[in-house]
Amino acid sequence: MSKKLVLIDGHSILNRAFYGIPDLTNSEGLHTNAVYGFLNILFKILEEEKPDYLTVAFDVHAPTFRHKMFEAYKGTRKPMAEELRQQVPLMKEMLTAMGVKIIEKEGYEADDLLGTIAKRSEKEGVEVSVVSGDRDLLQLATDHIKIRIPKTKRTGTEIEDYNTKDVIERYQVTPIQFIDVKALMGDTADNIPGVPGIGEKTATNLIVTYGSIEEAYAHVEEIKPNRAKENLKEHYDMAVMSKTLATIDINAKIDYNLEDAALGNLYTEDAYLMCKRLEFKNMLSRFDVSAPKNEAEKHFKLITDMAEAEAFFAIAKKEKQIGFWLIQEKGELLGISLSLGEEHTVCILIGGFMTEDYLLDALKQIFAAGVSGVTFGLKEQLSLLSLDVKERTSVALSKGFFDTRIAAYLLNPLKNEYTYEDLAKDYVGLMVPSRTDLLGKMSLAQAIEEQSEAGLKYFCFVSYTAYAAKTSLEEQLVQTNMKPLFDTIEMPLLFTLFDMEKEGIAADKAALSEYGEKLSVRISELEKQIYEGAGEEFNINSPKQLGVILFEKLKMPYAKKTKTGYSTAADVLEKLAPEYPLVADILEYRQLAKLKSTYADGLIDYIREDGRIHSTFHQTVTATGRISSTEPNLQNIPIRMELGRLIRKVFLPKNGFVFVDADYSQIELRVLAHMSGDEMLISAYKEAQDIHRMTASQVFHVPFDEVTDLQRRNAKAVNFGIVYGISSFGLSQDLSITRKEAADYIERYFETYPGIKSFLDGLVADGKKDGYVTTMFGRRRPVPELSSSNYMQRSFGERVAMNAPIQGTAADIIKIAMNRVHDRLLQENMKSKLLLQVHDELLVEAAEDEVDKVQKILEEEMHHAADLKVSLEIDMHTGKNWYEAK
DNA sequence: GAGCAGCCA
DNA sequence: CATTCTGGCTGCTCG
Repeated sequence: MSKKLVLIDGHSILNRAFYGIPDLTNSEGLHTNAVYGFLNILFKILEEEKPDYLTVAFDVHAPTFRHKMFEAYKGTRKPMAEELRQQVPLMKEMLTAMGVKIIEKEGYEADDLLGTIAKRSEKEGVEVSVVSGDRDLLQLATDHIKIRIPKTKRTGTEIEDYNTKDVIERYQVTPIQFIDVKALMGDTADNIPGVPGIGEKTATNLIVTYGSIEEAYAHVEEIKPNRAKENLKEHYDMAVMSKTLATIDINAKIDYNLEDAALGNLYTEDAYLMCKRLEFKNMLSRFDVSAPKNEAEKHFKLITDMAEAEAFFAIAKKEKQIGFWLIQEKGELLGISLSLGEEHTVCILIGGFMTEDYLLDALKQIFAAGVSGVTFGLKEQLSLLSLDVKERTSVALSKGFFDTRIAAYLLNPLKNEYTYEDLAKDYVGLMVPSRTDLLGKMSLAQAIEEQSEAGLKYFCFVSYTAYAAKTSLEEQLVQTNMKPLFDTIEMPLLFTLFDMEKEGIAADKAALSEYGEKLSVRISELEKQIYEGAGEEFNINSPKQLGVILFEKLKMPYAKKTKTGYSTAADVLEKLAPEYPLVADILEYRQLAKLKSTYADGLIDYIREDGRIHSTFHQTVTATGRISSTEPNLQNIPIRMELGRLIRKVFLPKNGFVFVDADYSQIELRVLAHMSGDEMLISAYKEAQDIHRMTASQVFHVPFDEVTDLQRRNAKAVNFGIVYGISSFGLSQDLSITRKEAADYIERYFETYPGIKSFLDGLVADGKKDGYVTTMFGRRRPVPELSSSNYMQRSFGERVAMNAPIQGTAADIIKIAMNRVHDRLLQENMKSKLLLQVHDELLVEAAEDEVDKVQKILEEEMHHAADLKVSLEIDMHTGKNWYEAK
């Protein structure tokens, strides 16, 4: 069998890893994400290919022949980001430590080295794989040289492979001709100038027809379209130059001996130390051959025997708690894993006598025996678990379970995701492999089918990690005073949310289509008008193109810049709309296009067989404790504009039911009044219905009845601003006033309500001192930005410190109300169901004969959810769709 | 995938 | 001196 060589384009892969992975730094302050990503890609390739030889090529920052022949090429490359540049020497050090052959040579780019080595090795009968993010290398592809391009996707890293036939399939041209196509098209990223007016399509056509740039030029008079003909004539020299630039030198003058690149043991002492220094904790186990494997893994066991299963269940029933995890995919149960500790973790798969019913029944009997269930992500398992118990209230159900994911969220709500391997690291002190480490992109069904050892490990690790982390999580919840929050709000809430998701909300598909069609008609009209007004057709949805039309072609004023071009945001366009009908059309177009794509068309796709939309509510996403909603987001259905608000008419109660919608009146401001204890604001709430008018009266020293609309509007904006962690600039933007005027308002506001000022200052001071701020119910939000030396970062931290306790307390309160409303509807055997929560609003589908009772429940439970120094008031409406109920 | 835009509380 | 008010999700373009 022929030998195998893997060649890696060092800078290119480092670059890809750098942009594909969030920033990481070790405690020395070294950036490490690119090195980390590179190693991951490297290991993946090595595992797949099992090569005999390995070499990594790097560019040297010295002039190459390309610079010498083409002046403009010099200094035209984008400078490398500093955080990435620092990692190049680290990467080389790491590779050296692993004994990997590195090659670099002045006067050549990595491409040339790779090309030369690839071609030489091919001649010697070696199978070659070239790994790079750069498609230029496709020119090297042959039947024995495979070009491998890693792509980072949501599902992980996938690799596109190209031999000759794959290049032809994908680009219609041979690998060699690929250079010609590229030279015609140009490549801005690589500073390869192309021929103007020739894009991918024309370039491909020309090369498919003529075979090369030179041949195309020889037949230039035949070329169509005219534009391409003329441009090729004019820019032929440039195209030839570009071709030379893009052509990889396969005869580089280098000494390269294949045997030097023979792959030895990568897992050396030096590599281990380097990993330790860079703090690649979950790579350590890979490198440290002498390190003891975690004990639990040795005892992982697959149970296939019925008697053995029964024996395990019998033991489990006598325990205080059990770690469990339902192995599921696409809503189907594949098995369960159970853990009773380090020496006793098992996995039982569905099949034969082990039926779904049998396993679930056994598990539920364990719970019924009073054993507490510890797991990771309980809400996602409830539909399979289908707890058929008498007492279905959230409070009752939550008593028998501990969700480690929710506990981890409360202890640190700032993470982007919560995984079992992080749980193991942070709360058990154990490095365990992640799902991707174990299974890559393999599906669970596939892993089971192949009787994969890694699959078994994955299943067992989840339940074991949950079991093992619970003790520490619970201790920390107690120590941070969040145990009551966890027990009485968050754990019950997961059951409430599960029921809401399961219930869904009915949406009228036909009405939604009709609404979309009406929008389409008007959108087409507007498109036509806009093209006329602009004097040309362009993509209105492209802010880039739109900016050029408005501010360059039509020379409109108020051009404001964003990072990438002109801002075409609504607040900019609104200034122009009165004078330019075109801009007014664009604003209307934008509004309608948004309604159509996101809401009309968007929502239709989510209506299920049962005619209802089942959104997912996320409990471990926001930094402040709010819940979020996705697929679809039902927390941002239009309401401000009438046209958008009409969408709400498609949300319907089922037959014999109506909607009852209740929302808190200014809950955040009331929370502020309570938490600050400011007597003036509290008395304002006691005296007046209209708090913003009252604020205006108190701040501007005018009698309540003489407050002007403008004064009220300003006071309202300040009230909102205070909650967000006000700044004079922010307020000035919001009210379109000068910064000085805004500062003046704020000063007056704080003079009027001194308690608020001292409360907010106290939050920032405490946040600085403790590193976190807390809500009334003990929820924490860390605010590391407060100690930043960067003004912007620190200011952000200050606003967060002021806002999070207020927004978070309001979130706590409505969560309490949700659980109580949900549980009362159940306890009182009602048909009515809680369907949605929109931050300060609850929507109930109420049976017609239960409306009065539902209203009473909502009123009582929302009103009494918390005992504040001001009363919690709600506004409530009933209707036969969501539009009417608001 | 980043950036812009726009919808909500 | 800078540079700007909290928390979310989705759709679109473009490199």
